[in-house]
Amino acid sequence: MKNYVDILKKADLKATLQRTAILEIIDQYGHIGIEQLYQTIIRSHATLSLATVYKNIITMVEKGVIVEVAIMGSKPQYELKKAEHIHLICQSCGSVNDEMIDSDDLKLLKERKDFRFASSQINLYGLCKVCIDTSHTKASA
Amino acid sequence: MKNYVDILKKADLKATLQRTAILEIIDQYGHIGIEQLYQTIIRSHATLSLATVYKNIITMVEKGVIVEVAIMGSKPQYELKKAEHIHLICQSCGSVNDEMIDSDDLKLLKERKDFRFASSQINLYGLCKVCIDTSHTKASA
DNA sequence: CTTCATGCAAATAATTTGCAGTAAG
DNA sequence: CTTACTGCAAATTATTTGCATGAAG
Repeated sequence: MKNYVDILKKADLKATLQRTAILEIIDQYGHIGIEQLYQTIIRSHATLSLATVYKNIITMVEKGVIVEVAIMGSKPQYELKKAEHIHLICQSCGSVNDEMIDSDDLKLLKERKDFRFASSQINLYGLCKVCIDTSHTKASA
Repeated sequence: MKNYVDILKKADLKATLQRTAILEIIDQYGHIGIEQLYQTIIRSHATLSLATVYKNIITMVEKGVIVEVAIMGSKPQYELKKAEHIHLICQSCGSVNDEMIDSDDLKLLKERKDFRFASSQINLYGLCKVCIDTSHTKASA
């Protein structure tokens, strides 16, 4: 469990209860979309408004506290800013899992002339372990 | 210039004038979002409706004729289904450029247990050549 | 012919905004 | 105190849907 107040202050943002709650939930889920984030947060903070969620997502992305993960075929999700990694996205259940990579692996990919690299987003789409197993079970049942 | 009628028929879709027009523009632009696609298309096909654009984008994605490119910080764009490549996305001007890659390069990335790989989407964010040069010009002016 | 696609208008969903009241530093 | 944040409601934008008409195979 991270110190969300600290994270916010380092980003020059006031550490409001709403923001720490949002960060806490994003951290718990790993990745989450706006609507699910909102539905989750109002269980513990009943008065927190959807507009506040939107506004904070925008400012926290701007300040680099969180990162928007663009996903083919669905709405974006948000994650805490963290070490470089790729996403394994299940096209059956929608789960998103992080996978660490050796940052040297992609050095050649990033070092290119005529483009000043800033960041990358690498998504692999397919079936997660659970869904592979589930489909086997169904098929053989 | 490709044979869009053929592409559509192979995908079991009727080759309507609207669909070929949409494919032609996507092909010309390389990547394009819904709104720009619509604005462009009505110059030559004044009566083509936005609803038709939406419906066709959805069905052509389903049939694998086109691919949705999810982009951090903006609406998705669409491209023709083509050989594996990565995207160089300029965070200043928004341009999206394809870059071919050796498919062996990423073999280790894709071959992982506990995940059945289907497809990947690799985006590099940064500054394109034009915007690098432009910022130099401004800075030294 | 028969089936599927189009266009319109209306419905719904998603996101943004303005502003008065509150809380953080 | 002062500035920035929140919550509400309203506005705007984006996307989807139903249905009558029209075109493709």
